[in-house]
Amino acid sequence: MGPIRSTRDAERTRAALLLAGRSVFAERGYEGARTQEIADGAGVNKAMINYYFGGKQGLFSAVLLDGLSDAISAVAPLRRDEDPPMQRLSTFIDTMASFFRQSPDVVLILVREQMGGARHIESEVRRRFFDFFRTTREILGEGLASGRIRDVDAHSTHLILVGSLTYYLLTEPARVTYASHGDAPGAAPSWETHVRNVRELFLRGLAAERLHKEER
Amino acid sequence: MGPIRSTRDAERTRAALLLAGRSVFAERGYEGARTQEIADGAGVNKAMINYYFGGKQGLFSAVLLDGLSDAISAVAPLRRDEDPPMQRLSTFIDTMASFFRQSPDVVLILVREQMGGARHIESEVRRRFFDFFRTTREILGEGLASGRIRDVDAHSTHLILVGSLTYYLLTEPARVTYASHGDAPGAAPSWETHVRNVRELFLRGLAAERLHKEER
DNA sequence: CTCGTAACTAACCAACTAGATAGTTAAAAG
DNA sequence: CTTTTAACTATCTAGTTGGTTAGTTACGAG
Repeated sequence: MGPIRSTRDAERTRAALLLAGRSVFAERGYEGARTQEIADGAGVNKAMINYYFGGKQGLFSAVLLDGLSDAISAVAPLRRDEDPPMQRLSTFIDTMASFFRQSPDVVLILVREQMGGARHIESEVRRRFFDFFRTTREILGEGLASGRIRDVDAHSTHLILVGSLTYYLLTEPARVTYASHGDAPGAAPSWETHVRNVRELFLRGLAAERLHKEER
Repeated sequence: MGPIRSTRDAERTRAALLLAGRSVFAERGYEGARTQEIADGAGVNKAMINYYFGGKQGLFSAVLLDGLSDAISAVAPLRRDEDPPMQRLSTFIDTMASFFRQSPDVVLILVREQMGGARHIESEVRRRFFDFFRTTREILGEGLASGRIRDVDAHSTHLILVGSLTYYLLTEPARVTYASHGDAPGAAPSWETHVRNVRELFLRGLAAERLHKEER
């Protein structure tokens, strides 16, 4: 397995800072994040942030780029599917859900970025982002053509889908706080329950009304 | 019309600070907001924040309470309503939507706070916040009892509803940026279109399946 | 072995920020 | 007019933060 803890390892230090930074930036936001807290979280001297990333801003950009590469590879396999629309929709939701669950901190950072006008998101990343939406639009278009999905605004529907999943994650830190203070409004649903609920709402809510009971 | 600018006016100063605070907190977050910027925005001396609100934290709570009071008073009459569940649900969505559109900054502040564990939100604000969820749960419970709404997880469904509306608002700054860069993925739907889409998805997606076509 | 350098540390600092405070003034009360 | 006080300002301060820097140590090349 090699040495568990060597005294010096540039790559390990870099990775530790990226990981700690992802967590702290997601929780506190850029301004709220303290470089000392990130360094402590990484088990590294604060000066290493400057040494490797040129400062707080540089680390933030690096965290964002690093986190987004996961997202991009997660979305890649989505568009080759040729299942019927409802099946594709279901698969799409599950794929998104699994990425969201896998990298919640990246989602939180992206939410903050979008609230701030997405100033630090570069165009390549942006392009990939739009692929999410294009997939939704494609599925909905197919479903409309084949009479399985009713006529809805694709952009709006996409926002509902992503928003439903995102909102669960962004409220999670608050739920933890509420629970620890004992004034929670009831137990929260699990992620799996939530995703199932989202999927069910979409499948039922988007289905075209049957004119007769002609479907086989 | 009275004097447009009197030299001293406690109420006007308070209101100006609340308004400026709402805007700056929404844009920068609690940590990112500078009391000096808020004071400047209100055209008032920085010390007035301490004088009237006891400090940054006090102003923040006041901004939140002020912003939520509109929402609460708007939602309050919904609970004695005796319309059928589906009608109540529809009204609830419209009421939330109109508050969201009217006070988007309050929504953004709440999103930021929840991502950070709601550490700046005091219990009074928290209590009021839960009223939203209680209303959803009440409507769904009624609907289930009367057989009009299928059995769904109330908490999860509430998150979907609020998340759908919230996500539209929090992505708005990003859409502005995308549009100005010319690489938008198509025109965004209007708020009204989005709300109509949300309402329709919920009404269809939550409806209990009719066992026969016995409904009158 | 020894030397150069990348990796790392501890201490420091300039800049900034929320809040305090002492003093000033408008305006209401009598 | 005088008094009182709420409303307001200019200035200061204690504490924090991101970043710098001089110095130290591990490590690989030759």
